[in-house]
Order: sequence, then C-alpha cells, then structure tokens
Amino acid sequence: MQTLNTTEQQIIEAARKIFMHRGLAGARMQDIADEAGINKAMLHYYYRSKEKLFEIVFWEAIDQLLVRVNAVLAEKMPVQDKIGAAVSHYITTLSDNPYLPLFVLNEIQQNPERIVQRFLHAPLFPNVQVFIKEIAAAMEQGVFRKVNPGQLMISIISMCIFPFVAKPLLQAAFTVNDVQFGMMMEERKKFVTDFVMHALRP
Amino acid sequence: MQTLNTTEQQIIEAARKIFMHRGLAGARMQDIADEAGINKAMLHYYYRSKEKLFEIVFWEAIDQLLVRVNAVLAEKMPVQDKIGAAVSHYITTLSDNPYLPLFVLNEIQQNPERIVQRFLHAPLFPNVQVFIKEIAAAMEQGVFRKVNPGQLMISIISMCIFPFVAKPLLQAAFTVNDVQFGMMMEERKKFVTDFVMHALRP
DNA sequence: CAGGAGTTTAACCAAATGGTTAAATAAGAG
DNA sequence: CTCTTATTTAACCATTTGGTTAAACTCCTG
Repeated sequence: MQTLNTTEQQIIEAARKIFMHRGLAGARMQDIADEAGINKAMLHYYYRSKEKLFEIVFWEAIDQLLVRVNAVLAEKMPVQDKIGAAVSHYITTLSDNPYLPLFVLNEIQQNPERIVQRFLHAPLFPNVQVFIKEIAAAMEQGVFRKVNPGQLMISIISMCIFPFVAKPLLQAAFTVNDVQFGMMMEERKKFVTDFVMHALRP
Repeated sequence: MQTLNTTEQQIIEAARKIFMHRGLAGARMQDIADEAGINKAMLHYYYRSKEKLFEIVFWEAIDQLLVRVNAVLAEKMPVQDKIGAAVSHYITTLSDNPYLPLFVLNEIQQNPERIVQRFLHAPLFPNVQVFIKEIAAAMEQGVFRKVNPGQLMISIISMCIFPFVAKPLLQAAFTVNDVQFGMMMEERKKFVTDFVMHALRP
C-alpha cells in the first residue's frame, strides 16, 4: 500500500490499479507496464508471469477485504458497540478502495478453488466465530431478539459491501457524482448501525 | 429464455452461458461455438461480432435484474406485503440465475456509459419511485419508523442480491454445497422480510 | 577507473483470438 | 428435377498478447 519508489513497488501499484479495474482476463501486461512507466519486459524480470503478478495483487486484496476486518472484531468492547465499529471500519475501508470488492468477488467466481483451498488450510476469520458467539450470548440474555446469526452476519456484510459493488449502478440511479456518493456512504455508517440495532430490539 | 431449437437461439443460449461465467473479456468466441455445437463462423453469420452478441445477452440480463422487479412493485397491495413480495421474488429469480448479478455488475463497471445512457433516456424503474413514496407515506402515518428511504432501498436490495454475488465465498465460509446454499436462500426470504419489518417498527 | 552484477531496453517470437472468405451443402419454390 | 437462396464448413488472415532474448546501460566495489 505504501508508495516506495522502487521499480518493484511501482509495478505492484500499477498492477493493482489495472487488475482492479479490468480484472485478470481484461488486464493487459502492456497497460501495466505503461501505468508503471516502464518496459514490458521488466514485469517478467521482477515477477515471472501475469499469473504471478496477479496472485500478489489478489491476495493483498483478500487481506484487505476479509482478514483485516477480523482484527476489528477482536477488540474488547460490548457487542452493541462492536457492530457499529465493524460497519464503520468496513465502509471506511471500501470508500478508500471502491473497486476492491467487485474485483475480489469476480475473481473468486472465476476460480473458486483458489479461495476454497485457503479456507481449508487456515480459516480466514476466526474472530467472526467469536463475534457470532457474542451475539448469540446477547440473544440468550434478551439484549437482542433471537434471529439466525449466520443470516444476520450475511445481512450486515451485504449492507456494507454491496453499495460499493453496485457503485456505478447506484450512481446512475440516484444521479450522484463521486463526492456525493462518498457522502452517502459516510451517512450510511450510522444508517446501517441503527438499522441493525433496531432490527435486533427484542 | 425459452429453448427454441433454431440455430440462432442455440447461439444465444450458449453465449449467455459463456458470457455469464467468464465475462466479456474472458469469453472466447470458440467456446461459445463449441457450447452451441456449431462452427465459429456461424456466430458471425448470425450476429456480426462478439460485441453485438454480448449486447443481446447483457440487456436481457439487465431486464431480468432490474426491469422485471419493477413489475412486482407495481402490484396493488399494502406496503408491508409489498416488501415481502419484492424480497421473495428477487431471491427466487436469483436462485434460478445465480451468476446473473455478478455478471451484470461487473460489466457495468467495465463500461458504465452503457447503462448511464439508458438511465438518462428511460428511467429503468419508475415504480421504485412509487414504492419509495408508499414507504414514505407509511412513515408519515406512523406505521413505519422514519428512516432515509434511499438508504432503506439500498439495504433491502443489498440483502437480496449480495449473497448471490458472494456465493462462492459464502459457500467456502459456511462449507455448504449448492443444494444447501439454495436452502439458505429460501430461508433467507423470511429472514430479510422479518428483519426489515422489525427494523421499521416505530 | 576497471569490471562485474544488477537493471533496463528494443526487437523478436509463438500462440491465441476475433473475424473473413470462398466453396460446399441443404432446402425450398417453380 | 432444377435452380436459386439460405445455411454451414474448413481454411485462412491480421492483430493482439504473454513471454523471451541478447545487447546496452547503470551503478557499485575493489
């Protein structure tokens, strides 16, 4: 993520930009080279192949989309606050990287084995399990209404990520520019948190 | 959608399958020809180019994802029921076409102009406006708690569509096969409807 | 400053890909 | 049955694309 001026880093940054926008199939090595302001052969000198370069960008993106959220859920605070913290963190991250989720989800569908394999070897978010248990406990205590925790998790994640996946569509539907969209998403942090808390009232 | 045995129809069906799975950039004309069991030249005989073939598949998909939902919202029934009907209809449609939303959203991001242009010429879902007004009215009457209608719409749509966009990811996370996933989505109809209704309780 | 390792470039290559063409075949009208 | 039109095929073509190579350049060390 940091902007080091070494050629290797410039390549990764260029690759990230091109791959995120065009996907693996749509990205051209020449475009990555142009974006990095270097010769096409340099790409192969530093990273043997398109596939290799892609893997680096892809797993970095996975880390941002899945793994880091995990850390937020590990923090010590009441469940009620944790929901708001997770939502807020997620929307902030995606506001800074709007192309991230569609890129990741698309490439996962193109090649599900890649991700399935990693899920088997090392669970990508153990803290989600903890979070789910905390919610379940709150339901038992009557703090929250009892609902299916899995469906709840999917719903919260959906409300956070989907607007970014559908960004161009929403912008066309609501006729808002990038700045206005950013404001909508900022406002959305509170909306989603409140929405979930109200839905969980006993 | 119907399975006519004419060559033209076979081509469209093959194109739909390949384009939906691989996207415009990832799809190969040869693969479409193979899928249709015909010669590659036939594709160009009936549909001049890859782009032309793609446009047909794409707008058919848009129709399924956006336009048809509009019809459900036009039916005459109380708002409360309409929410459940829309959610149910959406999840059913997507269960039958799991690849549809990711395909559409991805291609829109690849070329937003395409869709923006159509939004300008003919609003894709006028009934959504009606629906939003009905919800606003219900809020005024105190039937629903007052929330931002736009954010509400985005939330409902998110909860319906996102699980299908993230299908392979969710299947890996929850370790469920296609059949089990289908059951989760069936169960989800009630969950989302209840969730929204509870969140809107005054 | 000599020379060697690491870096960069231009030219090139083989395979893949969208698209074309001309000939062959099927089919319908008279 | 024949001739014309629509359909289908195999062979071909130009361009694009990921990848390679050998030469050139830079920069550091002794």
